[in-house]
Amino acid sequence: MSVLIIEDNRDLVQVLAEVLNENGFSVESAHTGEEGLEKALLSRFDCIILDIVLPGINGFQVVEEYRKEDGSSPVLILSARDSVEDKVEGFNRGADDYMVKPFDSRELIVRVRSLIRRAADKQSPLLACGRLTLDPVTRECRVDGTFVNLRRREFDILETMLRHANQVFTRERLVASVWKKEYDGRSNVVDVHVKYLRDKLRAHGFDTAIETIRGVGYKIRCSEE
Amino acid sequence: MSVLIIEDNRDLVQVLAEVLNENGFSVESAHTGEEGLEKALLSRFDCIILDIVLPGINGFQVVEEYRKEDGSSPVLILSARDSVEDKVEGFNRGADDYMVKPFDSRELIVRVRSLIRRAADKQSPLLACGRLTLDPVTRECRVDGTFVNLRRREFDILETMLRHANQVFTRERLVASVWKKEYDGRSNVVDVHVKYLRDKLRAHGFDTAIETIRGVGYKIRCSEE
DNA sequence: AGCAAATTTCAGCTGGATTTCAGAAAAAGA
DNA sequence: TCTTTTTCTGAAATCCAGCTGAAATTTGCT
Repeated sequence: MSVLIIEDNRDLVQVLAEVLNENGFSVESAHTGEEGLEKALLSRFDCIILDIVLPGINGFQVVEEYRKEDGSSPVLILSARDSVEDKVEGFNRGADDYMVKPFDSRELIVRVRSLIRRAADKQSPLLACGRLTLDPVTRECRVDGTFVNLRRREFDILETMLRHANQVFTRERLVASVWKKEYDGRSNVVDVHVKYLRDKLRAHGFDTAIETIRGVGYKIRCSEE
Repeated sequence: MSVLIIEDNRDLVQVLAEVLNENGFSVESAHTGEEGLEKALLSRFDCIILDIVLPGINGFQVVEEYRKEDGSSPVLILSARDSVEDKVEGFNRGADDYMVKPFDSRELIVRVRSLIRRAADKQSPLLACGRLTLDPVTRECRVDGTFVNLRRREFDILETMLRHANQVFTRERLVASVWKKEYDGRSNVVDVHVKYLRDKLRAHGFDTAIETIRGVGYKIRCSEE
């Protein structure tokens, strides 16, 4: 269980880290909004603890941007400000819980656990779609258990589509999530990699999974019909 | 969005119900632990608000039993007891949030919303009209649950009309919203696609939905008799 | 640097999607 | 009923989004 602490007060980070470590969490920390946002988006944490008052962009902006970029980990705001307005704003920007400093460490732990428990319900570590299976951690892709060797782009495309199976992905959205840049509009990189992906999957007898929605984008079909 | 309130103080239930109603929730209530548990298990609520001190079995037992019976809706405990021990116990029994009375109604609302947002994360909002159903995220159209394959223009027309059911759409407005350009005036593209749409829907036994308003445009009729 | 693998660009091609068009049908008014 | 206006419809014409093979470029390694 990994936790990211975004908090500029290093003493507090120290205390938090100790408490969390004692309870079996591994902790990473960031001391500015930008740094925190970057770390949060770079690798997945089971929970993010976030201060509001930060140098640079503040905590509210961090959650908001994080959600915009499709970050899905639960976010707990830890703030000295206890006004209802602040709480409301926090939740509205996309936070999942709000605790006021000073806080009781036992309560913090159970709240963090609760958030993780909820989030874990929905997210199995293994992505799957029928006979296809994708492990984001080891980056292995299998059909019927036999390994399919995918290149980086192929894997990333498949992963993002599998994370939201049945949803239609525009090329813009895919480029944003896989390449982390703006979509050119004239380029057909996405098309090409989708073709490669299809070829490889077809070689393993897994057709028809990736549908093209003409004029819109692609989607991976999982389930009925 | 439906909420179940389990709380023995009827005045408080009244207040809660009002606040929630104002914010677009439908509310049901139970006044004992047993009754609440039964209701919670009988039909699905988007969120459950639970008091600790109840006649009969108490709130802690309610969550615990509810979880044991595989109830999955988020549970927010609302209690006058503010000790950390109580909070810890609440979370450990399976609650997802804990608020102390007296509470601020705005905070309650955002917390409930946040819980529901997390829980309902995956399923996308559906546009519907009787037996017809349209999912803008997966771009799937169904009649009575069976899939109807629509082309881009057909889907987009149906989507924009469904977003404002019972409103009349001029060809100008449809072209603007679907084609994102000016309406030619001499062209009958809209008419043609509306025909295709009708054909496909009729093939699935869904007639009469799209009406033509002579001299003006089209509208989709979606009344609840 | 030198090489191989991965990624991206490019241009031609194809077939389904879209649009146009003209005549038939329907509605409205006299 | 006849006329005019508007909509519907079938078929044909056009278009354009996406597929593909190959070449060009970049990346990563030794």
